[in-house]
Amino acid sequence: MCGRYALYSGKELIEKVFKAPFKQDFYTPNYNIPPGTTNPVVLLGKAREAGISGLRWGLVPSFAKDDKIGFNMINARSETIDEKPSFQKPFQRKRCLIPANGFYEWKKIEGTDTKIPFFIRLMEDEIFAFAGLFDSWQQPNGEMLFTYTIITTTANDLLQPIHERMPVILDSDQYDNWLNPLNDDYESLIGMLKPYPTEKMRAYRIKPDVNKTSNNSPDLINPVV
DNA sequence: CCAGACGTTGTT
DNA sequence: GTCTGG
DNA sequence: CCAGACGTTGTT
DNA sequence: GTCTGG
Repeated sequence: MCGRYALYSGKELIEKVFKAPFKQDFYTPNYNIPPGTTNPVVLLGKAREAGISGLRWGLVPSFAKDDKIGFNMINARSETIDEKPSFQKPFQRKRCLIPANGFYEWKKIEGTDTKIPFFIRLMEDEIFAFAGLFDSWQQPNGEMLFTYTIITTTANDLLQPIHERMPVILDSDQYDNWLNPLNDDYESLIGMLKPYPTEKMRAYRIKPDVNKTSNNSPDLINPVV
């Protein structure tokens, strides 16, 4: 799955890679992004121009009674994404990209409570995008709350020893088709939700400092020697 | 028809 | 909103 | 994901 | 144990 990630590229690089401007000036590099926080997400605006906005991680469906449901909606299974009531509509019209430099997974040691954290990134530390969905929900005060979820798939050979599931990573030539809300070729959209190639990724063990979300520094992604 | 759920992961 | 279960 | 809290009334 | 907050 994916329950923690990092985004630390410079603002200018993010805007360049995703061909989209930040809509608000809220960005700071973050090595420890947990669910429930507001982070940069790329989506198409009404004028069909892509922009980067701050959305809260943990999808709250438009029909939800309260926003607590978001704590359980940090990931969406690609296998059932066009069936689940909470994800079906967003999959059809509210797809988004979540910029990232890497993500964290915890490997459970069998028969113990021990969990060892790993950092997973692309081979040359390139910035990339998770495939995601977003939705909006009307808060009691009348304001709209925008939230997102990260789509997961089966682990590739690199991740398998660490964890059963991994987030879907898209290549840049897929961005436009994924974001376009008018794209209703759902078969080909679902076809994009595959494990990223093992040979393009790296995974290594890190210190448990990442466990605490108040820890946030480049040291978090240093390999354990 | 109305009521109630709507989710994932991991663990058992 | 939409689907499933009763 | 992990860490940390988990409660009410009334009074200051 | 379970939920909330980060």
